[in-house]
Amino acid sequence: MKFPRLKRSFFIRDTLTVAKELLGKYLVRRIKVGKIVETEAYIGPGDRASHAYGGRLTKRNKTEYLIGGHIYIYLCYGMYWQLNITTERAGKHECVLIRALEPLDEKSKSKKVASGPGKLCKWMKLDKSFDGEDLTKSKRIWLEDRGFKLKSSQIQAAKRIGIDYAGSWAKKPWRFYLKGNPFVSRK
DNA sequence: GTACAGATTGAG
DNA sequence: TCAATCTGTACT
Repeated sequence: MKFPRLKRSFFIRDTLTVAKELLGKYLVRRIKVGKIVETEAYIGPGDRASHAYGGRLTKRNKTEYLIGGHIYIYLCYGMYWQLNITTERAGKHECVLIRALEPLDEKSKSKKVASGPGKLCKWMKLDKSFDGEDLTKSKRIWLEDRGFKLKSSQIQAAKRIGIDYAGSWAKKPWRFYLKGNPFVSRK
């Protein structure tokens, strides 16, 4: 492997820090690679927008409770998968939603195949079989640091998307993306 | 067991 | 603006 994989120590830090520093990192799915350009932080159990709000633990979200560096993936609206990466320590049920990737090859770029959480998973062929996958050990998928230098001035914070039901939590600026990047999701 | 809403998307 | 389509939650 040419580039260093992100280690456990990267993921077990504060969720907002991880959400920001994931920007510019590369998600590698065997031959497919994309640079992360948009993320959102979900911080249970206080966060009403989180599936772990109030300490809820269901068959669907149990992987969200794993130690940082694991995949929590779930089906939304019955058709679209949402890729999350757990953070912090086991039992902390906090995670980062990966919302958009910038593909490496020009053909995929022109189609914006990963500009949205549902599209991203469809492109990378991610589904339930990846639930609970360990990104620090898996041979199918992992995260790499390819030397992209992230400057704080490039990080744009904004309200999270699609969670208006969460009241004041919906206003938290916990969505982060690379300023001016054309591959962030619409809206 | 039934009803309903959701961390979305692409077509109209 | 709307429907597609499945899982968890709150009812009966």
